[in-house]
Amino acid sequence: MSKPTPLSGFPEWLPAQRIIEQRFLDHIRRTFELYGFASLETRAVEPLDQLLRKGETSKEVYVLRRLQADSTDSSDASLGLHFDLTVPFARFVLENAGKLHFPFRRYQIQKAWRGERPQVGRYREFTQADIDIVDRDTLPAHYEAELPLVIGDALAGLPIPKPTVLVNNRKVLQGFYQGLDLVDPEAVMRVVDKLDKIGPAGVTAELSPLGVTDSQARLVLGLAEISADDGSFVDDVRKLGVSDPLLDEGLAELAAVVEAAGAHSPGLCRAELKIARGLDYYTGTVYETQLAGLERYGSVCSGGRYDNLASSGNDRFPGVGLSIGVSRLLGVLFGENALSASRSVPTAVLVAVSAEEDRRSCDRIAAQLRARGIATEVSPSAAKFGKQIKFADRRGIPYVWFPGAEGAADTVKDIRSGEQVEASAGNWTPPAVDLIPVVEGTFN
RNA sequence: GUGGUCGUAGCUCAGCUGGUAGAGCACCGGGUUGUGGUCCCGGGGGUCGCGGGUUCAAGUCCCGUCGAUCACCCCA
Repeated sequence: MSKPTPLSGFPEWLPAQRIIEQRFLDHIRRTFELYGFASLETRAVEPLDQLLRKGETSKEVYVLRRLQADSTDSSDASLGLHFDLTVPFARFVLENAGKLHFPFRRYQIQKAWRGERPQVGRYREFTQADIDIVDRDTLPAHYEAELPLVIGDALAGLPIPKPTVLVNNRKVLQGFYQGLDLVDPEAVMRVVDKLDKIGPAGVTAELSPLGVTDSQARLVLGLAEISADDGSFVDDVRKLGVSDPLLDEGLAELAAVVEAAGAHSPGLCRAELKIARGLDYYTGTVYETQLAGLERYGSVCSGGRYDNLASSGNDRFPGVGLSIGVSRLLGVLFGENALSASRSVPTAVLVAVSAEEDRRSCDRIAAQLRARGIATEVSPSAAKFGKQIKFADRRGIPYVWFPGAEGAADTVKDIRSGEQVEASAGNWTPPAVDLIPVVEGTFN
């Protein structure tokens, strides 16, 4: 077999990176549960019609096909890998509505797949950590303020640059554009969203083919440039002189989210009237999250409110959700060399073996340490002690345990300081910081 | 899907107008006869992405292909 080449877009982390990822996931999970979200895991595949129900994402979906399937066999042809966790969740809610209690809040940490060309922080297979709250018939607006606070807590505990949740409301854009009599509001949103990349002149140029006049474009840009971390943006929008009932509704909702967030967690959220994105099933509040200094890598956590995603017949389950792009977050920070783990293995102690005949007693020492929660492995061979220490050093294992010879006391050596002291496996404990690998970022 | 760039050791790369495949780091061994990291010496490792073509001769030139990467599209 020739040497396998990496598959772009399907990231696989090394052990030290995986330790960091697991630490991130543990923290995120714990935060979600502190807020009362129940865990859910859905299958990897959904019927294609479910996945394509909303929006233009069709070309991104990976379709499932059996290798042996012939042209007449279409049994799996209608299955695709999910490209986010919201659509499967909406389907799950409809399917199990009778067994769930509403409002229902759940978190879901799983892989998702998108058939796009990969770039830094963009993958074809990636992990998302998603929270959603759905209710029956109507969803109180305060949930739209709560979710970014949960995310704020989840991210605040991680060694990453300061996150800012940028918030907008589709109704603001939709209403404003309606008030301006623009024919294709969706297309205008997509152009406006590129403001940072192509600048005001670029936006104006791209709006022109959409039938937007220069004076309309000025107002569109005027709206897009509004940004505030409190409710003051409402007046700025009013000054542009566009009126529409939907716009009023959106402004009120957006102001409520920003004010609530500001009261609980100052500086976390900012109304940013240029952001429009997220998938196109969003109907109200939309979120994007940037890391200070790393804005160019895009959003590491996005979401929004959707009123029509989970509905069938007379049943309606409006929801609001936010997804942390765990793979993107890690990929970007790894790329910046901004994260480190103090070791590449969980092991805190390596028990040195002086001779193979002693291995059994070394195993007993290890068992005693493990019984007290200290991750321990026994040296692979009775090599020279220098080699055994090197084995530990390579992996970042902080302690090497030397069984005492012929009745002498055991000793344990901190190989970073070189300090070696007598110890008993029945009661020795490393300092808390050495118990599990330390994950650090250059940003904290 | 469209366009640009790039494929040489595990990693970073050198290899001139074609002439027998190299360095640093990493890894292994020894100096160091059972307590590492420094230093010195030695060693293993490559169908030069793959296939074809031109040539006496191709890592080098040409064509194709695959892969990677960046941008667009879109998005976590």
